[in-house]
Amino acid sequence: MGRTPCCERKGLKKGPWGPEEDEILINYINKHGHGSWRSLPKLAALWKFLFCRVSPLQPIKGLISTLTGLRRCGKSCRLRWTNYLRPDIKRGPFTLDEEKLVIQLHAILGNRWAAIASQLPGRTDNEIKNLWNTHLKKRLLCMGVDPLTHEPFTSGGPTTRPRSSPATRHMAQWESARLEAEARLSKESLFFNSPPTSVKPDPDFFLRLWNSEVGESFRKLNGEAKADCRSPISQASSSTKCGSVSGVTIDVGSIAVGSSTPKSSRTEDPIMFDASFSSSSNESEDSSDTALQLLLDFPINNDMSFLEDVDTYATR
DNA sequence: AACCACTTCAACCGCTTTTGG
DNA sequence: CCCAAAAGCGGTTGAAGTGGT
Repeated sequence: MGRTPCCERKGLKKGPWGPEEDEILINYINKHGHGSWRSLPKLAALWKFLFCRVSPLQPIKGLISTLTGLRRCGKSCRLRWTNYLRPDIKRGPFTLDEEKLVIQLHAILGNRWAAIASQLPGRTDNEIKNLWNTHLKKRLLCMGVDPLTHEPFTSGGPTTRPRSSPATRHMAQWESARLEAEARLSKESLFFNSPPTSVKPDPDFFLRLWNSEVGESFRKLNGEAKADCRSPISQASSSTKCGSVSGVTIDVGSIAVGSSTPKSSRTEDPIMFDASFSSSSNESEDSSDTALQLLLDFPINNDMSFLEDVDTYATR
């Protein structure tokens, strides 16, 4: 009943891939493309047997390859190729810029690893997922930020850090800037031809937003700003703004923009934004600038020292 | 040196979405 | 339009590596 598993054949190999298997897969895909993943293992082994003879013993070795070389299901082949063997994959540790980008994108997209990965050339969804689960999530927790919602813990969180550390403030600021930009884009019909009142972003809306001029300007300005770049940890006692951004709805002109978020944990995100900076249409430009300015109030120029600080805290 | 606890990450599992007949 | 197969995706697992005692 139901769908047949992708690899019903018994005796298919599992576990780590060997160099021989990698070689077969790479050679085959480079020559033919992957086509159908399901039939690839058989075709690849056969192809190697028929055309890749490099020594007098090849007929025998080829036969062995055919029998034992790629006893993998297509799914396993696809995973191996997309996560490890693809030539455009960037190996090595994540840079601070990449980590920062992952955090920002996660705040927007939630656990949509593939969507996040599409914004980081050479990185795979699996890699980003691992980075998040092993490093970034813990860091946010240590900072008193809920990794699911990117909101500060209200009480009883894992730390006694002040509720509105600058880093968490940034999350709220980014969120407000995001919604501000969303409202602005909606008004300008940048992405939607439908009437503004029926605006209902699709799941990739924020990704497009991120790639739009507005998102671009966020990133550029974030990279250019220099002044007042204090470590959020050292700023922990500074005044808070994020308390004022939650719990209120936003109404930009005639456009009601709720917390419309893509399918993710964020759908239960209670954050709605204060209309105070965008309640009337003729204020929208100013408020956008304000939101942008707020966004800039975050560690920049690769200053992720606060993350390292958190690591230090965590190891104590 | 041996043991244990913890971390990392490649790979698997199972569910959802897309595609094609 | 329906259904099955294939592909895609996110969550989870477990072996290998590392650090501490």
